[in-house]
Amino acid sequence: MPKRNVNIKDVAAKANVHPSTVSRVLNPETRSMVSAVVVERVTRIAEEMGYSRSSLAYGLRTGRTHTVGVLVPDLTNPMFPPIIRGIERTLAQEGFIAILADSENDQENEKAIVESLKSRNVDGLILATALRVDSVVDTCVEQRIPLVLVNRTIQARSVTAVINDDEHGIDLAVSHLVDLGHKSIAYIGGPQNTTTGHDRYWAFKKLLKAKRFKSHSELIRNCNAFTETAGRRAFLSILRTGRHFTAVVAANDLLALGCYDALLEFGLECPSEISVTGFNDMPFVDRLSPPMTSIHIPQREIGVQAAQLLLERIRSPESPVRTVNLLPDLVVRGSTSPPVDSK
Amino acid sequence: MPKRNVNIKDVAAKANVHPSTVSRVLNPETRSMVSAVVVERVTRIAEEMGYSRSSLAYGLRTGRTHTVGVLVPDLTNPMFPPIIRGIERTLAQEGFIAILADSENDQENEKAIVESLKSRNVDGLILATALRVDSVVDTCVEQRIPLVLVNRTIQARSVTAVINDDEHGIDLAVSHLVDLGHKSIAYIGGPQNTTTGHDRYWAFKKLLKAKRFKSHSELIRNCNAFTETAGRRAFLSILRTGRHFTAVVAANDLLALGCYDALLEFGLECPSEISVTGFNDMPFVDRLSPPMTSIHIPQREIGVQAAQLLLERIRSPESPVRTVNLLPDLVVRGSTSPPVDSK
DNA sequence: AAAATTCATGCAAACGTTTGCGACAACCGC
DNA sequence: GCGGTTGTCGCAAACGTTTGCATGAATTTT
Repeated sequence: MPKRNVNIKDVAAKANVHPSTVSRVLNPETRSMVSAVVVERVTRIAEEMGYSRSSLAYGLRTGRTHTVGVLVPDLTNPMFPPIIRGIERTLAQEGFIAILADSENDQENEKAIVESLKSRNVDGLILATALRVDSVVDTCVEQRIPLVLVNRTIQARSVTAVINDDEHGIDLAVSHLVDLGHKSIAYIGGPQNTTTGHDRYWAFKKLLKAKRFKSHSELIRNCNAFTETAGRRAFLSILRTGRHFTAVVAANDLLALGCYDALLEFGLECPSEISVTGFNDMPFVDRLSPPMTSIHIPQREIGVQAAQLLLERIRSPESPVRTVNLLPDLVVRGSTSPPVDSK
Repeated sequence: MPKRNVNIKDVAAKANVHPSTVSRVLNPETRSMVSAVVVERVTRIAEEMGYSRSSLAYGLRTGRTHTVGVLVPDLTNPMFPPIIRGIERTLAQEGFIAILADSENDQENEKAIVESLKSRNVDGLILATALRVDSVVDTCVEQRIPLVLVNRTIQARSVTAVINDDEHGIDLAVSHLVDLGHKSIAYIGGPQNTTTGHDRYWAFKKLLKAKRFKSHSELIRNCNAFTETAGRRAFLSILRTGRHFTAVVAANDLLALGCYDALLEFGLECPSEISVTGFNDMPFVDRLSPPMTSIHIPQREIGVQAAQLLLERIRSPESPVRTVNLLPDLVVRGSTSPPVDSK
């Protein structure tokens, strides 16, 4: 008993009208074209019969699917779920739905996924995977697919994006450490092919210069991934140089976690011997040992804004390109303290 | 320049064949019906023209969308992302894609989402939101929508599900504590309208009896949500009774986290004064203070199996209902230790 | 009161596929 | 050399919508 779904013709037949009339009634935009009495009858009957429009037929006919693709580089990074929630809720309010995919930080995966999404006629894309120069992004703009980047953007800034003010974030971290009295600060950065990795790195360098700190290249490392293991390895290599320092700024919480690991291996204590700051203030960093001082970003808000901007671009594709820069703030916890005045 | 996508007719025209022939060539199932030379020509031309089949038209015609809905109760719970990854990867290998939604533990949300998914003609559903008696699940089976439950199942066990052996998990936790020498163990349970909450609770009670422990109801609380705040509140109420105990088994890591909070407020130390065990071994619990002893479940594997079972059910809807019971194991960390022999 | 406008609805094409059926040839066994 | 099988392909309907156009009635304008 496959019980075929009731379609627009069934409703039309029962209401003694033409299918096109039913279509018009059910679409708020065109409802005014039909008389009040018919509107009432049709809506009632449609309701009674439990009619629900086939989104496939609708999509085929109109080219709009009310579906957007969302691509993140690493779903297991706790910073993303709140963003995704914000996206989903905002989209849902407008009758849109999200197809979520996780590229697992793999470019090939990413390409395949975007192709798959395109072939499903998504109305737009939200990418959290952008590189500073990104061929996937380029082909998307070429094909005029509504696009919004989150968290990271591209070097050219030629695509609508909602990101954090990275320079300000790093400033908050460094200033906090300086205020505590730290004189020598190390840095663990992210991949330089991402704007987050790149901008935070240069912000750090710029700040050291502005504050007339000695910036020693032995105390600065950029990783090729925003992961715990990469952070651990990089920080170990700094520790092994033997050069003196009392604090480290990490470009992201996972890297900072890697620093925790390295400190443990070196038998150094945080924060009494080395202070550590993270970035993103992802869920659960307040529960780590020690609770992590980090740069808080408004995760859910990022998602909400991204969804709104995407909807805007879908509705008016010629809307201006915008980069929304959200202000992060500092959350001081247990991983930072004044330096010991050794040496 | 909207640059209409190339369709099957364009390819057919260029290859001097009928559209239906192109369709047959492009479908591996029917390819054998057409001569080798034509197959070669058509595939080549389709490739050249960059043809990609419209999944909307395909879906409309065949009723299959190669899309499944995945619904989780709380995406920010770190136990889910690995499961979702497993699902997505497995589905992708078969050309399927997942629409992910987060009900945020809200039944109304859940109903709306499932309706939305159905109206998009998903081929099947993976639900991590099942209650012991669940009307959403019921209507899905009624409408013969291929369905797989994960993590939790329904009381009747009448739906294919991949879950953990909860009884065994609780046994591991309790036995571990008993082996350490604990004589009086408290329990913080989950909602009794979920199988995880229910089964773990009864497993605990049963174990106490089997081990001839005094089971005092003052030391047992079931929360109405698997959240940190619920766990904290429940454990506080146990602590306030003043009754003596040296360890607590929590039905889930988030509840255990709540226990951490409560202990902090009571100025009690974990594990030296009270040992705590969690359940699920979600990411990052190894980094908490103290690192949490928990019951590890094979998260990614759960996702993989769920996806495989769903594909099986989609392909042969009459395949037998199965409940896959995965064996968890104990991971001992810093939140458990022998009891102090006070009193 | 005739002409022009507005209003409500029907008609049919189109979106891009898949697939049962039929046609036609080439081949086979007898 | 003929009936029957097999192999290859075209034909056209169907999936469920939306929408430009046509139509005829009702209403307004002149």
